[in-house]
This record gives sequence, C-alpha cells and structure tokens, in this order.
Amino acid sequence: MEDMEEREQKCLINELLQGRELAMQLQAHLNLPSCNETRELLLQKIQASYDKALSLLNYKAIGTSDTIDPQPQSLPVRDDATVQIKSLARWTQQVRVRPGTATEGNLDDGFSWRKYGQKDILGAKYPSYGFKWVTCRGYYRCTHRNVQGCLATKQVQRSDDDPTIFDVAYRGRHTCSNNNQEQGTSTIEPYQQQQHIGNQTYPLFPNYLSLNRKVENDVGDGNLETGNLSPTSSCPNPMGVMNNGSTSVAIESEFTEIIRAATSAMNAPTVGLDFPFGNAELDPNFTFDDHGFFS
DNA sequence: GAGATTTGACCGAA
DNA sequence: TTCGGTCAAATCTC
Repeated sequence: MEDMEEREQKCLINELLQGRELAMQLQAHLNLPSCNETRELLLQKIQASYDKALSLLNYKAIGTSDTIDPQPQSLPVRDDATVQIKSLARWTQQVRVRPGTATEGNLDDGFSWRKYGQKDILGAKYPSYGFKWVTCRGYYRCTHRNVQGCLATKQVQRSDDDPTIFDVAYRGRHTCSNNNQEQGTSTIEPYQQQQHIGNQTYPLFPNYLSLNRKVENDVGDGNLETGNLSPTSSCPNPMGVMNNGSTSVAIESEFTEIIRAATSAMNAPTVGLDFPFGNAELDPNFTFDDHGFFS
C-alpha cells in the first residue's frame, strides 16, 4: 500500500519537475525570436504536465471520499420541473479547445441539447489587449425533456481566464435514452480536458485527459458520464473563424496528440481570433499590437 | 412544416 | 434594484 503511495508521489514529483523544466524552457524561448509554435508547444506540455500531476492528486482524493450517488432523481412533473432541476446535482467542467476553433458549437458530448436561452453575464475580466468582455452564457436543456422528462441542463460560457476554455455547468442527470454517448461518438478530440470534484481534479473519462469537473451540489445526482458540449449550440462566431467541428481534449501522456492538435491549429488560416461568447467593445485607448498575433 | 435558435420579457432570489 | 435563469414568440434552417 505504501509502495503505491510512494510511487504516486514520485510520479507526482516527476510531473511537477517536468512542468518546472518546461516552464524554464518557455521562459528561455520568450527571450528568443523563436517561433510561436515552439512556445505554444511548450505551453501545452506544461499544461499537460500539471494536469497529470493534479490527476494523480485526485485519484487519491477519490479513493477516500464518498462516492456520488449515481441514482437519478425521480422523473419530474412538468409544473415543478424548475424546482427539481435546482435541487439536482450541479457540477462544472472546463473544456479546452484549440485556438481558432473555440466555439461552443463545435463541442459535442454525445447528448442532444436544445438551447433555450442566452444571457450576458457581468463580471468578465478585461483582457490586457484592450477588449472589454461581456461574457455570454448559453442555456441548454435536453432535447428530450418534453418527451421523456429528462431534466438535464447545462450552461456554457467562456472562461474568464482563458478564451480557449469553456466552462460547462451541468445540472441533473440524463434520464432519456436518446443519447448517443457510446465511446467514440463524441466529436471531442484528444487535446486537453480537465475535471474537478470540489477542489480536486481527476480524470473522469478514461479516454480524456483532464476534464475539469467541479461538483457544486452534492445532492448525489452526478451525471458522471456526461462530458460535453452541444453539437447544436450556437453562440455566433463573429470573427468567422474556421471551425473544424471538433473540441480539443487531451489524452493523458499523449503528447504526440497534443503536438498534432497544436500543429493543426497552427496551420489553420486563422488562429485564436474568435470571440464566440463575448461582445467585445473596443477600448478607446486600445492600440492593436499584432506582434505575434498572426504569426 | 418541424424543429432549432434567437432574443426580449418575465420572475424569483439576493 | 440587480442579476441569473427561464419562457415564449419570432425567426431561421433544413
């Protein structure tokens, strides 16, 4: 037993050391006229390394914490569906997408979602490059809600910290049978995925690296198999960025996949210029610095 | 025409 | 009063 812990600890330290090493490399590259590709790769390796470290930590946490009751709530009566939904488990996930493909519309978790609303959310940060963000949150519910009484809902919004990350808040478990979530049906590609439970992180899906999941309500309705974003979602992509229809999700330790994804992103005609969720207002004092922006 | 999306309005909680 | 969440009519897409 202790051997296992020791091994995990070594693994953890290894990952952290690797992350530090990569960070130092990145720092060195920052002072050189090296291409953005190299920096991007290093950045992604660092992220993957830390994701892995966090995952290791969370495997331990799972082993000692109470498991989430997978039983769904009883089927809703239409009139108090809203009340029931509010009492359902709520958790969040973060999904990183490739720069340039960052639209909620190209994310797919295998379930059918129907958008029923969209709101501008206050409190978004003001990026240093001069745009003022008004975060836009999309509201989705299961397409089969009326037919099968499925109460699952989700809210999708772009992360304040990283425009390539979507925060997806799920509520309720899918009780419908019309999902196509068998393995391999998701359009999410291996790239990077994170998941948290509470302040812990661990890989929920064996085929995804780090899907960020944070349970905010421990009622016990963890729809743990849900991992995704809607194929039908539709926040507009004002910049008209190329959309290859896939969400980037990282498989643990598969740097080759990361590299491939990063490379394909780099080869895209446009990179990282979409603002699908925000109404960006130009700062009057904003001066556009395109250094490295189109490289 | 059916189903999905958009968007302004409404409602409840803080 | 403000803001988040939902509703529902209008519009769009296939």
